[in-house]
Amino acid sequence: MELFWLKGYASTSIADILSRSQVNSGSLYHFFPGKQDVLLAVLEAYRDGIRKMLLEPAWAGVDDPVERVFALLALYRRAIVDTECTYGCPIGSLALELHEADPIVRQRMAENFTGWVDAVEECFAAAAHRFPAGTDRRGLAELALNVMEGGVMQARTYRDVAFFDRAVAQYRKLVEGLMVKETALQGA
Amino acid sequence: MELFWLKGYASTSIADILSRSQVNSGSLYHFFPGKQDVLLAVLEAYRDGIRKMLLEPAWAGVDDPVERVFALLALYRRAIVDTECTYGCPIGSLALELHEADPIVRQRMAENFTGWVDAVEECFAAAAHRFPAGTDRRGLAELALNVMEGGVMQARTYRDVAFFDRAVAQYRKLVEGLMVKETALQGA
DNA sequence: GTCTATAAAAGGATAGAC
DNA sequence: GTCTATCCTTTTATAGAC
Repeated sequence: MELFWLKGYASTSIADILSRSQVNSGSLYHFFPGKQDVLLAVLEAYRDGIRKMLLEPAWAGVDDPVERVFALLALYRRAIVDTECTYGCPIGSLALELHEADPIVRQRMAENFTGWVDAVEECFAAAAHRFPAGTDRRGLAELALNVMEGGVMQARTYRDVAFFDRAVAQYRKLVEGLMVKETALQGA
Repeated sequence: MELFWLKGYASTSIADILSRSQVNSGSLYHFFPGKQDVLLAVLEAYRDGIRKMLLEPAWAGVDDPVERVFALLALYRRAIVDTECTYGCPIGSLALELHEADPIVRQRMAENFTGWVDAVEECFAAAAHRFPAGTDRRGLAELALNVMEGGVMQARTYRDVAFFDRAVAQYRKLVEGLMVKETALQGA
């Protein structure tokens, strides 16, 4: 997971994996038919670990469902800062690196995106009363993913977290704009 | 350009470049010290060609500055459909593939993003009177890039252009929401 | 299941004639 | 400037003893 995250798939050699994991060639190939199967296992680990690895850390001490969306984005901000703006989303980077990905690999990446978007959509669903009826919660959640991925991409390319911050600020304006309308209706 | 776009940087071999361009090893290395220098030339070609290759085709017959933003996004939609949802933004893909990119490479990628965002910001600037004073036009333009990159990423991963469409629809709602407010003020 | 050694291919880059 | 031939390294994967 660490090597594919830090170096990408193609630039991570089997030799890298062996030395990093202190495992010998024979042992690795005993469990994994080939390199792609290691990738699949990594993608499955991300998919199955989204709650423990991502959501629980992000949402510790945050109860408001809408703020949980921004707490999740804030976790990525922390990652960007902690890595001195070299952070890349492991799934997004793989999704754009692998140009002729095996269908099974694409499906695992899609499952990761879906799990992420599901979690955000559930936040909006839990705050449904604060949004106008008919609000496209799925679209809003997918946009959160795009804001995160795009913000991470720009922050890393420019080595400046401000690009991520502006992306989130725009998104917050959109979300709060929707909520304000509802508040106005409630006030009326 | 074609090979890095279709296969990415690491997965494009010098041999690929030689056979695709019908050039011999000696000739290529006569002009380019190494593979990275070919990449730099490609990034410079994108950067210098943004108007002729991207904006002019996108904006043919579109005069309204705000609609030009969406016409640009529509060009990406066309690329997604034409490639049966395998399209990837050449710059975005490289930006996420190259994890330890040379500073000069990162700078060329950043220049590409900046050129793109500049063009979108100029559209909003040309329609400044339709937006509230103090509107963050730069942030809005950067968000357009994130919407495009994220939408392309999702459309390719899911092999479904609807993910791109929903991203653009959300963005249009945001932009038109801002404009509506201004209209309301003008009406008052 | 794990170990070392190595096969077999592909990679970037260079040499030196023309 | 272009050509062919090739060097040297790295790569994924396998063999076969333990």
